[in-house]
Formats: sequence, C-alpha cells, structure tokens
Amino acid sequence: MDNDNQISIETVYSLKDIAQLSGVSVATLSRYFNGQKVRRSTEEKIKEIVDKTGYTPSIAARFMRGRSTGVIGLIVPDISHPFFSMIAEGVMNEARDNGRLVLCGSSSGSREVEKRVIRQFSQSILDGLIYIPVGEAEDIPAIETFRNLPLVVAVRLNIFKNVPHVYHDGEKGGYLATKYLIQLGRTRIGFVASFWSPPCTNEELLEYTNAHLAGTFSSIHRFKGYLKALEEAGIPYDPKLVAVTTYSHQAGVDAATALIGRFTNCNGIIAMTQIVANGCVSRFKSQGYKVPEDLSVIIFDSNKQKADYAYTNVELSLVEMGQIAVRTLDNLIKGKKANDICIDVTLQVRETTSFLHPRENDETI
Amino acid sequence: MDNDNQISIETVYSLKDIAQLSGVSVATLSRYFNGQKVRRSTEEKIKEIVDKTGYTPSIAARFMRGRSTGVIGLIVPDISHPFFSMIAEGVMNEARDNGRLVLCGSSSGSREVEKRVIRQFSQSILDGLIYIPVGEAEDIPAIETFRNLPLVVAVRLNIFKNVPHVYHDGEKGGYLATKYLIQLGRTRIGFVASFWSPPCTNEELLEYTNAHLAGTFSSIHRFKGYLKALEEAGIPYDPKLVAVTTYSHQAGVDAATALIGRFTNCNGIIAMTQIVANGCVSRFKSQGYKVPEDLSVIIFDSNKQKADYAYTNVELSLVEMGQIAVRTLDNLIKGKKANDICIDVTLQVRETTSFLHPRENDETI
DNA sequence: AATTAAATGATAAACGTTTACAATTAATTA
DNA sequence: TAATTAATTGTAAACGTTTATCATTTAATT
Repeated sequence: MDNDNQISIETVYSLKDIAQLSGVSVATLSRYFNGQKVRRSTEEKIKEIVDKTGYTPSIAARFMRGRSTGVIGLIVPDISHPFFSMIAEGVMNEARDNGRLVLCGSSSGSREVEKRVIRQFSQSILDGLIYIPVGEAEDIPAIETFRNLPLVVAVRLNIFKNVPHVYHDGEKGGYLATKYLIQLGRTRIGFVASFWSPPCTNEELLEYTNAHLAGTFSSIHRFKGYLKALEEAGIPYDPKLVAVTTYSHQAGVDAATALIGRFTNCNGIIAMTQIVANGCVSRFKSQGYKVPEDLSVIIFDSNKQKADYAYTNVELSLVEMGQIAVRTLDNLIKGKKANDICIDVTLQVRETTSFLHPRENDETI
Repeated sequence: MDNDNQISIETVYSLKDIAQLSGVSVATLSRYFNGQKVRRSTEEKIKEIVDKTGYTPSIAARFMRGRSTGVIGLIVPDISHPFFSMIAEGVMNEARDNGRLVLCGSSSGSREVEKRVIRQFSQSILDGLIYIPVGEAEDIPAIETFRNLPLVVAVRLNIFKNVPHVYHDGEKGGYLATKYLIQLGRTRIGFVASFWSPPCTNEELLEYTNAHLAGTFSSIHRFKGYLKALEEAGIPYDPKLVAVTTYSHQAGVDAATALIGRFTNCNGIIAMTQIVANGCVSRFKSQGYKVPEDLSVIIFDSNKQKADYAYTNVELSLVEMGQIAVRTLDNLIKGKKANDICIDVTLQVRETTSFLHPRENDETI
C-alpha cells in the first residue's frame, strides 16, 4: 500500500477542543466557521489549529441547532436505470463540488415504496430535496408541507404548485425530430407515444393533448412538437400514424404491428425510448423494412446510452439536468426564489436516419 | 392532487412531546425505541401516539449521543455506469428495507475526486461504509483508520487487510465460459483480458497470473479459470490467443485485430465487458466472420444490461452484490465478524453462442 | 398477605453545535 | 488623555436524544 495515498482520520475534535488548542472561544470559532468576520490575528490562530487537526464541524450537532448540514436528498424511481443514474451522477458531482453530501434513495418503481422513502427522508437531516416521482401519472403523492424543506422536482412537469421543476423541452424535441424527418423527405411519420399507463386511446390523443396543455406527460409535450412541425410543413395530421402504448420492448412491437396493420405507408418513426424503438424496428425489419433506407427512426435519449443501433436521437442532457437541479435547490436553500427550468434539447443525427455519423463508444469499468 | 396520497409532515415532535401525549416517560420511550422490552399496555400507548404523530427519533440527536444513525455510506467510481448503478440499486433497496439511509457519492472515475469524497464522508454521520474503489490498480488509498468505521469493499479483491470484500467468483466465471465454448466444439478460444491500465503484455500474462495469485484484477482471476478449463480438456495453452488490452470499444477492435493478425484461427472469444466485445465483434464481422456461426462470444455482464447483441454471458448478479454488501456491513456494525464473500456466477446462454434463447427486454421510464 | 422481580418514572448530565446577551477590546472623537 | 462608539469576543443556555441513578409502581411468586 502506498503511503502517499493513506487517508487516516483518527481523532475526532470538537469545537471545545479547538477552543482549548487555539485559545479562541467556541462562539468566535463558530462564527468563523459560519463565515462571519473575525480579527486577523484570531483567524490565524484558528487556521493553524484547524490545519493541524483537520477539524470540521459535526453535521449532526449543527443540524440539531437548526442549521444547514450540507446534506441534500435525491429520490429517484430506479437508480439502476441509466436514465436516472445519469441524472444522479450530475447531482452527485455538482453536490460534491459544492461541499454537499447526497442522501440517495431509490423507490424501485413503486409508489408504495416511494412513500416509505419519503417518510424516511423526512425524518432525516436534509437541507433540501431533489425529487423525481415514479411514473408520470396523476397519483403522485402531494408533499405539500414537507417540513418546509426546499424541494425541486426533476424530469416531471407540473407536479406541485410553488415548487420549481427541472425538465426537458419536450415540445421542441418533438418538433426537431419531426422537422428533420420531413427534411429527409419522410412525410408518413409514425408517432409512438408511450405512457406509464395510457390515459387515452390512439384516436383520443389529439383531443387529450388539446385538453391537457400543461400536463405531466412527456409524450404529450413531444406530440405537440410533432403536430407543430407537421403543420408548418403543411402535412395534414393523420391519426392512423399514431400509436399510444407503454414503455416496454413489447409495446414497441405492438405499436409497429398496429402501424403496419393500418397500411399507413409509414416511413419514419418517432419513439420515446430506445427500448420501444428496438421493438418497433425489430417488427418492421421482420416485414422486410430496412433502417434507415426504408424507415428513419428517431428516439429521445441520452448520447451515452448504449443502443442496439446508433439511433438518431433528441439528446436529453441528463448529467446536466442533475447539475441544474442542484443549483436550483441551492438557490432555494439560500432563500432565493427559483422558477421552473426548461432544459434545451438538440438533435443528434446518427445511423438510423443517415450513415454520416459513425458510432462512438467508450467505457471503462 | 389526490388526497389519499398526501404526505404532509408539518410538525416535528420530540421525545418530550411524545412523553406528554402518551403519558409515558422519556426514559421508557427511549428504551422502547432502542428495542428494550416494555409492558404490553405501555407499548400500545406509545404506538398509538407514534402512529398519530409519525414521530421518529432525530438522527442528529442520537448521533450526537454516539448512537447509530441508520445511515450508511456508498462510494462508487461512477454512478452513471450501469455496472455500479445496479449495485447501488441493490444497496439502496436492502438499506431501505432495513430502515437505513444511504449517503451516496460518485468519484467520477478519478482517484483524486475519490479522496475528496472519502474526506467528506469521514466527517459525516455514518454507521458504516461500502466502498468500491476506482479502478483495479495498486494505488488504492489506504483507509486504514477510517475513524473505526465499519467498512466493506465491493467488486474489488484484496484491497485492505481485515476488511471484508464482496466480489464475484471470477475464476469460476472464466472456467464456465471456457468449458462451455469447448463443449460447443470451439478449441481456439481467444481471451481478451481488459485492464484499467495493463500491468503486463500478452506474452507476460501467464507469468503475471502465476506471480499474482491473489491479485486485485478481475481479468486475472477469470484467466485462471480459462487456463483450468483448457487444462481439463487437454487443450494446450496458446499465448497467441491472448490479448491484453483496456476497457474501451476501441480496445476490443484492437484486440480482434491482433488476434486476426496472428492467424490464430480463433473461433471463440471471451471478453470482459460488453463494450469490448462489441469492438471485437465488429472487427471480426468486417472480416466476414458470422456470430455465432463462425465465432462464439461470451462476456461477463449482468443480464439486465442492454447489449448490441444478446450475448451469452457469465451473469454477474449486481443488485444481489449490493444487497450482500449491505448485509455484510450490517454484521460488522452489529459487532459480528465478517469474512470475504465470493459470489457465485452462472452462465447464461443466449444468442452469441446459439439461437436457443431469444432476447428478452423490458423497461419503463 | 407478604415477598420478590420486573417495569417504569423523575431527574440530570452529556454529546457538539449555535446564538442571545454580556463583556471586552480597539477605534474614534472630544 | 479621557470619553464615547464600534467592533470583536466570551459566557451560558438551548437543541433532542441517551443513559445512569434512584425511587416508585405494577406484576408475579411464594
């Protein structure tokens, strides 16, 4: 073992110890550690001892006195899912670089578990909480009075009033994807809308969208962009090109089956996730379609995800979303007002719409 | 918003409050919350008020009194990497179900950052720590005296003395993979050994392996299994079939290039990760090889990972590893002795060695 | 009914901070 | 230089637990 790398933290010092050693009172020390001004000479006395002892204030004790602890919470539906773990990476990086710690809980995709996690967290020592609710449905638990804890919601929209939400610009994403496909000459673009649990049928999607302009569903927002691009290009909306489904591989297969069965002449697909797209593509391929020659495919995803194909995708910057969530929470903790933040998206053209961009892939374990 | 789902935690109760409300003394209450026996009738009085108030003891206060906080730490090299995020899911699930919270930090693949995270964690409120060091190299920081904190190392082997390590049975994995390929009639099996930073050349791998029987490198342990299976089958070891490389996609391409360039007649590949295997396969395919007809491929991975191909793989149960790590840490915290745990692995036959098992894939966001 | 054992209550000290208030020191003014 | 004011610093109580002590109540046993 390398001695240079040795990190050994043996003794735990208290403010009293430091007071003893430095000859400065605990009060002054406390003020110093909380950023108040002290005389030059006392500062030097303090610094010397702090360097020598490696002292840092006890999180627990300062929490007991009702002060900030530097710990923020993060609740995600499933930390093993790359979508959320990337956001978590952003959260943890940003938090770490600001001297904060992250208490992280996974709700395992279950509303019930989520409630338990929230309960556990609530009796904890948090300065604030970043919360990604399970699913996109309507039965999200209202944490209206979460012990006055500064709260930021990520990924989802319109969950709580007076709470900042950090989310991607779904409408722009749908618009960019559709517009690009149109530019490629595709006019029969299938829209595969995925829902945790579908609130409407294929035929009702347009109606539902118009009725829920500020809804929580990402598919709906993206669908709005799809409609906008079609309209701009003068392409009439054809409900036959829409498939309302869920988020599984099979859902993608089913959606493709439906699109094929309706003889829509579909030559483009916009799918919400990679897995759904995989299902679609495999179904279309079994019908003799070639990607991207006969069918262009665009998904919503993060660049870093590993896919069966190098999908052209609407890039969802996930690590960045985590960072932004932490910064937003920071503002809230500092008493500033924070608004919803809609994160911009860009289109990344890759193999499923052209051959121009080779796949890049790199990882280490 | 649904009223049934309302989780509102307004008031923070103290032991004194609960004593007042229940008519039970703080002393008895404290004893009750710490698992000591109380009279049936008092227990009922307490339970009623606890249910009504949602009271739970303050983590901070009990930490200050030197008691357990129910918070454990988890340090991973990169939470956005599915390999680690799956372990994290296991850790968080197991912790949550035991009423524990998880303070999670990502070291972003950097030794420097890792040290900072350790420092931050050390001044925290942990009952124990699960530590997955960055990389597999030799310069792992020695946390010999981590404030006497119960410590469990996961994934890596032989890092610290007197600290339990939880890891997969690499030797068995290598053995199973090799044996299966031999059963399929493959006798020219390439072994692509990946290292964070390679400690030896192709030619030296055998020598290095013999010299480092208890090393920290997973490739080495798997290589041992490879050798064992070859020997059992009476197949002589051919160093030309070995490629020492790193963990990137390009590393896989390079390894394949080397194997092809040496005219090894290679008809089987064992690769350490999916990404490396992707690189290998793409290179072999460009030479006209077909998978699995001309080339059988086996990787080490978790079933749930999404791959370019449905790889036959040595299943690394990652979620389970996280759970086991927590249980091991639990024992340590409770003062029991804990030993290293070598987790069993199994071979999952899928498309890259046969067509028997279709791909299954399912996910929700 | 008397004795013993078990459970509970009342009280207070500790843990390491923060903070109101008091006391000191330095800076400014007369 | 003394008096006044401003800037620092010190003292001690408080936060919510746990735990030790001792007294008391309740239940179990003889």
